[in-house]
Amino acid sequence: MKMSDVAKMANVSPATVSRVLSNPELVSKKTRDKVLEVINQVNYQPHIVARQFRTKETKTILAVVPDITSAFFSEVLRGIEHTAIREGYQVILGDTENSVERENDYINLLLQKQVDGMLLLTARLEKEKLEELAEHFPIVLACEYIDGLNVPTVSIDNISAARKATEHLIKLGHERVAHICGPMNVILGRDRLRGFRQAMMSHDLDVDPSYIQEGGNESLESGYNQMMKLLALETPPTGVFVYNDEMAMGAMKAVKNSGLRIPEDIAIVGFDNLKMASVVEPHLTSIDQPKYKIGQKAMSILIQKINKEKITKQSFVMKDHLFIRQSCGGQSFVSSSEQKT
Amino acid sequence: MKMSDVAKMANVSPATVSRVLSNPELVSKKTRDKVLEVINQVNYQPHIVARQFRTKETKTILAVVPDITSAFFSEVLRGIEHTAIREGYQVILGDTENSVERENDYINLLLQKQVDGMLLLTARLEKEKLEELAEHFPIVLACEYIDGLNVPTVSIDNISAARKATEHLIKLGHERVAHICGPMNVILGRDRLRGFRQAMMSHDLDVDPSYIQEGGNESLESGYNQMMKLLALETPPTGVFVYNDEMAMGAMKAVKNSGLRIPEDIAIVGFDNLKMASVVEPHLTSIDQPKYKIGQKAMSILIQKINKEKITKQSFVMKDHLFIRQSCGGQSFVSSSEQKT
DNA sequence: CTGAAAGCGCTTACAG
DNA sequence: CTGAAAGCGCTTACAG
Repeated sequence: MKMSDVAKMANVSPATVSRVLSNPELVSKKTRDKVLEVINQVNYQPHIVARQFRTKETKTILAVVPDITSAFFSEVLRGIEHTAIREGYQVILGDTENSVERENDYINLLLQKQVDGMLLLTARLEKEKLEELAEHFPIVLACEYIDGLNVPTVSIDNISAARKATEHLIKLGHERVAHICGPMNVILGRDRLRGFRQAMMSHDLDVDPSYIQEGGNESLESGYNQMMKLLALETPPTGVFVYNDEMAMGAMKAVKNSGLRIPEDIAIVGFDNLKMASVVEPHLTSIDQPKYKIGQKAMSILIQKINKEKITKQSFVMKDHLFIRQSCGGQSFVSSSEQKT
Repeated sequence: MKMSDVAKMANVSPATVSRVLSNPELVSKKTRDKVLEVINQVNYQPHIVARQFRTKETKTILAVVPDITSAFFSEVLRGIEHTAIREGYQVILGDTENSVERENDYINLLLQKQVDGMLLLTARLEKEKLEELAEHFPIVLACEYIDGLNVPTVSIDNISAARKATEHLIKLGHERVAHICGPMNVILGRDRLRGFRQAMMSHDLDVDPSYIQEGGNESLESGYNQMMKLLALETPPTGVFVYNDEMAMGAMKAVKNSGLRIPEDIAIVGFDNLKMASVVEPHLTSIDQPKYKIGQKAMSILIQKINKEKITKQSFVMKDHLFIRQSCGGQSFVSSSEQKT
């Protein structure tokens, strides 16, 4: 059943059927009702690919994530999808599994006009390549970013958030503070390390090189292994800021397996504020990112770009919060980076 | 840049360019090389939507999940996506957020020919509707299913797995065994309850009605609340089989918050064997589903259906395993439903 | 308010 | 092995 069949049955032209579907206000009520009746009667479904082909719009966007199994991204994706649906867009999900090649592959969907725009939740491509691409196609970055990149980006200030997390430990009296790093080939890993260093320096605390555990991926296991190394030191740290909650939970497991207590022997701060952070024992103190909002914001900016609206700002910095729970032994209150606006 | 431009530059017809791209063996090596050179030189990208329109194939399938934030589904999705990519298909993800209406909405993608097939990881539609739909479009169910449905389905045997989980508690000497149910409007919730009842009955154990906690969703919070109700009973159970790991972790939290010990005061078994099951304290004994394999299998069957191959079986039952950890106090070994084949 | 006609960029049956 | 031509099912500028 195609549009011309419906047209025949309703004694109108295909053009009129098309208008009833896409611009009903252009058609008289009488004609419109007649056409709609036929459409309902035969349960006509327009061939959307034909429409996409004709209009050069797919009403579909691609969201590329580095790891679909991460609890962090699923929240961001919800924000993206809700906004997309409200605006009449569908979302295709691309999982790179942390591979730059796969990230590159997904760009073909743009080049081949299979999607109207792309949301990158991972940004490991070269800056120049990405900028060049963004001149021709609607692209928005979120969560991850590239320094000085001239492409709209939605994220939190990872450096200051990491500084805040580290300072929380310092303020509780810890002087031997360590950092379990994220991947150093990802900017978030470098930023959070930098924030850690800044906090230590501004409080005149030395950073023992062995207190910085690099290497490994973002997994539970990696957090476990790196914490084991810290515990094996002659003078282990008393406080540890961990790259993210997933690794922090691995680190907690290492501490407990070693017969030590959290926070009495080792205090731990995480990052991302996953749901699990308030399930593990003791509940994990963590930096919260407004995951859902980041998704929403990134999607709305992408739609603006698709509609060729001018974007004034290129960098959208969202608020983070330190959720203080029991893993550092601090009292229970919420500190925030919020500037009241 | 379109195909006819490339054709002109290479002094061939558009048909030849098309053949070079889709059926290179039909073109002489000389012509082929000439065309490929032009393609590379101008970096030509075919307009895929035009191809989809022309061939009536989108090479895209839709995977519908009830909850994208669930750690369980992301593993299944990986299995789906890896198989899809290997076979030249893309995957669109549809998140219903447990709403039947949203599940219904995604069916439009099929009706409108936007996807070649659909993988349902949730199945809350009416049986008749789904069967009717499956007559006209390639559809495969996975994880969830509908009793007696004549549509290919990949899952584990939830009833026997639930029985096995419950029997594990019984064999450890528990007589007051309770079940924290999943949602009763989902077949998995009903099946696991049934398995629980079967185990109790076949060991001549009474099931106190108050030991069956129904109601609530599949969340951590719901697991917490239902366990609190069990603990408030005059004679609380000593062992609890919980619908899934997420709820089980909520239930564990309730036990600990009440000052009781796991497994000494309350033993707990979960379901799904999430990664977090071996992170929480104590590590959670749980039924493992072969998530990745389920995804792989479901996707290969779907591709067979798309290719109009005959499917002999309609029901594909995968093996589950009981992973015994510390939350029941049993010793550490793996029991399996595996029939050596 | 409505219709006739062109055309989006490919693929493929047909002819040579 | 290659080309000319038709056609996939819509939308939209144009004319009336």
